[in-house]
Amino acid sequence: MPELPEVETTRRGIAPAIENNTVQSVTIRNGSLRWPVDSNLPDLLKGLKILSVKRRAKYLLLATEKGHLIIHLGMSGNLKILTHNAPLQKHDHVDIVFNNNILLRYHDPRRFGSILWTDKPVNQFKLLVHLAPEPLSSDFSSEWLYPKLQKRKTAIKVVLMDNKYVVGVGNIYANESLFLSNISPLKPANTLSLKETELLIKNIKIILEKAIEQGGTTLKDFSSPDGKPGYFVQQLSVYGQDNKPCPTCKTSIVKVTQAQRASFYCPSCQH
DNA sequence: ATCGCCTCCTGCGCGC
DNA sequence: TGCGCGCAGGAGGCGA
Repeated sequence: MPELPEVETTRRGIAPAIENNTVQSVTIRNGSLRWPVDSNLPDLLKGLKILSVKRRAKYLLLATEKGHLIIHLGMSGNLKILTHNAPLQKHDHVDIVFNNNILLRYHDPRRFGSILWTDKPVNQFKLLVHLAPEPLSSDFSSEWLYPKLQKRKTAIKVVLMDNKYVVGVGNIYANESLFLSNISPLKPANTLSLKETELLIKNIKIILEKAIEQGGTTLKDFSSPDGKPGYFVQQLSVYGQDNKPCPTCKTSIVKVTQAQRASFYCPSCQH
């Protein structure tokens, strides 16, 4: 489900409700997520204040004075801000209740997400340490990416989905940013020119920023912590648009499979 | 190091 | 209406 814009939308939704609030209790209803939720989490978190809610790639980082809670939403996860007596739904796996009766609830039908704790410097956490720079920062540049692409013969779409090269971009925004850049998803990464790499980077930033402004993309079950859907879905040019006309030239959008994921592109505009 | 493939899991829409 | 099948916003981990 969630790519960077959806995770950022979630961050902005939960931060004002839980920052500077103290954890009163934690309930783990089903801890078998991608990795088992630490059964000591209730004891670890109780009485700790959330100092900040930040984001790195698609990970949410909840800082406390003793360590960080690291939350990934996987394919189908979401976080909701509720009050402590909110009715329970299927797949509501973890509740964090705060001292002002605010409830942060993790819901995840497919359970590909994760909730992890570390008391070490969070950026050195195993899952974070090898990530590419933040795509909306100036560190994510052609100076950084172009030399790396030169070493990869794999299709650019597949490389865009690899966290060592680009973070935050998943299947929707990879397809959309390639369309905006007139680059075929099938093009080997090492055949992109410097100019094409610069254009692609620019468009990744544009598309992520636009999607954040729209509250993300809701295909089926994403919603922000207050329950609102994301409206970027109305601006998708190619994702899920197979057999529909290209918005630019009216040629039929084509769907192919790359690395077990669907890719969509206009065979006339993208080369 | 790079690559291709597999896996975890539930729900939904489709065709028969 | 009821099935079985394929597919879905991710990404770590494996063997070659």
